[in-house]
Formats: sequence, structure tokens, C-alpha cells
Amino acid sequence: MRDLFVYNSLSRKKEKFEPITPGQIGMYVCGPTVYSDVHLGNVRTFMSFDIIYRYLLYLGYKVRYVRNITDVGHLTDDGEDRMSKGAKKDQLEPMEVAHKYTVGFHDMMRIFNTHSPSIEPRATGHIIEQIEMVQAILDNGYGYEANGSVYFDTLSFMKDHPYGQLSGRVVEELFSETRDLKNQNEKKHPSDFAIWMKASEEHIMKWNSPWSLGFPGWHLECSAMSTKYLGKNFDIHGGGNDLKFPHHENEIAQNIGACKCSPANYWLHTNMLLMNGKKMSKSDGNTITPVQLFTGDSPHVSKGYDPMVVKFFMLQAHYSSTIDLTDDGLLAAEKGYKKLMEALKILKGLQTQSQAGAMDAEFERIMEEMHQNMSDDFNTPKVIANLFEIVSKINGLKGGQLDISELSDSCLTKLKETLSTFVFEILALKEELGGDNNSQTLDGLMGLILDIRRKAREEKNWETSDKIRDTLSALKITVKDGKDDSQWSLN
RNA sequence: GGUCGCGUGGCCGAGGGGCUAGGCAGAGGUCUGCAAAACCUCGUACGGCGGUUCGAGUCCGUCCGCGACCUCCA
Repeated sequence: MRDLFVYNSLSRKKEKFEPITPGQIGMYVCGPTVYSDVHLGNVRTFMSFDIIYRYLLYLGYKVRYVRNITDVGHLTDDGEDRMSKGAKKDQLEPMEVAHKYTVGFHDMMRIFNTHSPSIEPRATGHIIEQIEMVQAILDNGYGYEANGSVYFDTLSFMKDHPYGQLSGRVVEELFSETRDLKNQNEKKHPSDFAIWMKASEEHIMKWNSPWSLGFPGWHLECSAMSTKYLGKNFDIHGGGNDLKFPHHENEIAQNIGACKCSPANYWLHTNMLLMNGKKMSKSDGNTITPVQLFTGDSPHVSKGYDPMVVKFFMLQAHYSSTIDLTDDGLLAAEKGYKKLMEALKILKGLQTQSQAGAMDAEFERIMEEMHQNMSDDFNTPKVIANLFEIVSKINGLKGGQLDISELSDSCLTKLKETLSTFVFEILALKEELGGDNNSQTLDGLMGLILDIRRKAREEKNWETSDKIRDTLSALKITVKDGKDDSQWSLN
């Protein structure tokens, strides 16, 4: 199997990837909290891990990809459970809220053409496992109970294990943090965190436990579910950069605290999606929903963009870099995306009889680079650069600037397969924009229309040929005349 | 304030001691009934100032600017 290198947040280095069990990978990614519509930033993160998942599969690994749904346990600023808050707002039962937004999340993931994970466990479905983990942490002396709530004892933990390694946090500094959080007085140390919370009277989602009628701390679900489905030690743990601290840090502490072993060998973090140079934020209006992006119904964009254009735009940046979402950037991505798709269509139609070709080596080189770039921490921007190198050549081959007889049949076949795999299976872009209007009927009609236009042009009947082109243009169909034939595409 | 990261040509965005990233926009040319597309050529870009080095956009120091995290966050 080809060597794979990944940037490990834990070591802050790029490392050669070595699975625990040869040929198999366990990967856990922190999923969304389903209390409101999916945020575009979530989309970027899950899209990035989808491509990582797909490439691992492509390399031949058997991958168990676990991505949770958080439907309980997150505290808001005022100490209220996020699910309950959403419920009050919408006049719905908490589980109704969770279900509604889970469905919405799945729909959006489908729109962006991502695979479903292997397992998608819910926090509320694993309360027992979480209670057991709290007990294990208590048994190991890394937790304490206070008024029915249970806290993780960071100082006690630090006597035996390092804490703060992932996020570079120094616990002593957390002393200086004076926060006015609820139940702060129950904690022995500011860096301690709740693993079980006693529920207040008005709290809706609560369960029985040895300590109180309450609910699990929000870092606990991932510890419990990753352990349940991937084992105490697994290969990859992923999530957004903003989860590094406190969430991932505490997750590690809980896993070690409960079973004395570090959960994941490789921690991968996706970076933030910015807009206008700042992190998207609902509170200051610096945000756009995926749907607004598709329809163009937002002051931040001049028009609507196809989900695949949005995806292509995101893939032009590395997953570990921030990307600034701008209208100019999207416009540029849209043109590039169309150019790529056009070239892929042209490639399909290319044929050659040659047995050996002078250009083979060049194409082989680029295809090899694509593999290397993808294996180098999933460098999609470089892969896209490789694709455009090939796009120029495909167009050159069609336009006659390059001679197809210098390309062997076997190399051309391989090129078709490789590009198709990379573009449609690994990057998981879709060929056609605008949904389902590329029916057979449309194909047939366009074939007929362009045939009539071709005859008109042969007769130099420009009036007719231009009328056809202009009318089609008004219907958002672009006609481009090539040397021998004309091509059409939907705008 | 603490921790981490970033600052690349008009815009986006890779790379990360000597080797053309790429896309979009722009200029010139080829092709063409016109248009569009395509193809060819063109930009000596790496925040400022020092330092290391035969050589720095790439390493080190420093300053400036920006962002993320430190509190729910993908």
C-alpha cells in the first residue's frame, strides 16, 4: 500500500501513517449538535473528512468511520441545555428538534455529495455507556462528586498523566481565568470540568444515575462512543480546530482517566471557514447559510452558487488552512469548475490508436503526482493544480495544438480512469450542475437543434444560426463553436 | 493578557533554503462569419527591518498587521 503522511495535531508534525491493524482504520469525527440548521462551517469540516474517508478507501483500507450526532448535553452561556433551548424556541419536544435538524443535516450532506459514515451514534442513545465511563473515572480517582454533579479532577489526573498536550494549554494559567459560570463553586479547580451534571427542575432532558437525575457532560459522549465502536485505542480522531480545546483535550483526559490509554493515534483538525476575513458568526451577522449561498439570497453574494461550485471552492484550499469565503473567490471557482468539467467531457470522447506515445511520460508523471499529493496530508489544492495541467493538455489535444497520436491508447485509457476516479470518487464532485435537467430528452433536443444550426452555418445563414444561439443563451444554454462541432452547456 | 497560526503578484490560494504551483482577472497573439471557448506568450509575488547561508519567499530574531482558541462552537 502506498505511504500516507498526515499532519498530527498531537505531535504538531507530519507523520507517516501506520494503522494499528494493517489494512484497517478506525476514524472518529466529532459530528454536529442538532439544535439548528447546519452551519456552512460544519459543511466544510465534514466535507474534508469525507474526502479523507474516500481517499483511505481508495488506498484500499477497510475503514470504520464513526461520526456522532450530539443531541444532548451542550451547555449554553447561561447554563441551559442547547437542546432544551432550541425546543423552547420552536415549541417542540427536544427529540423533535434533534430529529428535525438531523434530517436537515443529512439532506445537506447529500447535497454536497458526501458518504454517510459507517456508524452515526447519538449521545442520547449512549447514556448508559457514559454513566459507566463516569464511574470508571471515579474509580480511578480522577473525578469527584459535588451536589449530585461529577467533575473531572484535572489536578489529580495531572499527577499521573500529562494534560493540555493537544492544545498547548498550561493548567496553571487557567487559574487566572475568572469565570462566572454556574456551579463554578463546586469545582476544586477552574480547569476541572463536568462529566455528569445534576439537572435543575425545569431541565427537560435528564436521566437517572448513581449521582443524580441529570445529564452527561458534553465531552463525555465522544469518549464513550468512540470507545464503544472503535475500541480504547484507534487510529484517527478528527474535528474542527475550535474543538481542540476544551473538547478534544478533555476527551483525551477522560479516555485516559477511564481506561488508562490514549484514544487516537492521529488527531486531524480542519481549519475555520471565514467570511470577510472573520470567523462566521451568527451573532454579528457575518454568516450565510448553505441555502442562501445556493439561491444568492444574501448581501454577501452577487448570485447563487451550485453546491458543487462551493465544494470546489473549498477544495482549492487545504483542509488545515482557513478559507475566506468571498464572492470573487466563488466566481473564480465557478469558472474553474466549469472549465474542468468541460475538459472531462472532452476527454471522454478522445480516442487514439497509438501503441506508444511521446506524451505518455508527461501524463504518467502528472498522474503519479496526483497520488503523491493526495497521500501528502490530503493536499487537494495541489491535486486540483495537477488536474488543470491535464485540462490544458486535453484542450490542446482537441484543438489540434497537441497531436493525439503521440499518446498511447493504454495511457489514454488510464488517464480517463484516473481522472474519473479522482474527480468523481475522491474529490466527489458531480458532473452536472443544476440538478436533473440534463435528461435524455434535453440531450436529444439539443442534438437536433445544433444539427439544424450546423446546416444553417454551412449555408452561411448567420441570421438563423445566431438566432438559435441567442435564444438558447436567453434560456441559459451556452453554445460554443469548435473546429468541427459545437458544444453546449447549461449555465 | 496567555497559547497557537497566518501575512504570497489585481483577487483567491499552494509551496516552504537553489527546481514554472494552479484558478480567476488583465495584456498581446493564433483560431474564427461574428461571439464564446480553446491554445501560445507575458507579471522577476512572497508584511517591515536585521541575521544565518555560497544562496531565503522558505531558517532564526525582532517589529507591524490579521485570525483562531482561552466561554457553546466544525
